[in-house]
Amino acid sequence: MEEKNELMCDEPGTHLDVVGRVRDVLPEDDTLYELADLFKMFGDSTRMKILFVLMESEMCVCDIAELLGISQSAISHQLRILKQAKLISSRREGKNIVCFLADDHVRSIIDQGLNHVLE
Amino acid sequence: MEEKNELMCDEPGTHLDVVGRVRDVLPEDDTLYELADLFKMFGDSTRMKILFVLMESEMCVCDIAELLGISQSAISHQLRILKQAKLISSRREGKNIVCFLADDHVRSIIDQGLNHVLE
DNA sequence: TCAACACATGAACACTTGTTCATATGAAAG
DNA sequence: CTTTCATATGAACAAGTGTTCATGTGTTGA
Repeated sequence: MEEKNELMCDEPGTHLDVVGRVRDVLPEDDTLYELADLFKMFGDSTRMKILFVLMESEMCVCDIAELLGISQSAISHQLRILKQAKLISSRREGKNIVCFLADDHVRSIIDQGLNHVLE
Repeated sequence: MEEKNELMCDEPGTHLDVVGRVRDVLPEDDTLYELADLFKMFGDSTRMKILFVLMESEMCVCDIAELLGISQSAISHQLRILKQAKLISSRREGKNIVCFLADDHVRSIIDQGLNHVLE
């Protein structure tokens, strides 16, 4: 049922079966996009820093900004993105908004990344 | 030893100790950038698809392109990026370049991401 | 040695992304 | 109620990113 495509190389006997099998096993496109969008959250150093901070302790916005030496506005914009991705949540506490990790997967994902980076 | 910064909110007794402790625990800046750069690799759907394919089987460039329905040039550019990140390697086999995962961490990182996406 | 194939690469372009700046909102203290 | 502090948000801009198109390199087989 495989058609010979112009892109495919000239090894039908060798490659067609593998290509077909892998195609059947690939996740849905929606899943792949979701996955890429998830990893995109970890792909910016500002967001990475915020997540690291929140792995240690919940913290209000201005303390995050001060601790990281990044403008309050920049932090706020990134917090918004992280909230939309449901990686963090927040609650009001007096004048402050206290942010915290919304999901324990964050820790395990970052840990796997660290395993790689630290050899 | 903590100085009162203009960005910091007015809760010295409550927040200063936490901020200081977290600051001491944060990884080096270099590590954070490396980590963000690593996750950037997973943050594009084309690269995500390539990695998924290679998780199933090593495969030559044109088969990857055909299987994913993406132009050979686009695939080749992305493969180059993934090689620079040392996530994949390749060997020549006749006319073909066969690509394969260079690192088993790739699997565990993607798996952690999937755990999150699939609820 | 020449043509066909597999892959790589550079330039150009559109698109996305993150920051800054200015300003708005909203709770709280006086 | 007005001011002040903490945070959010919109517009504008610069920088980064991914694709396409055209072309180059390297390998194989005739």
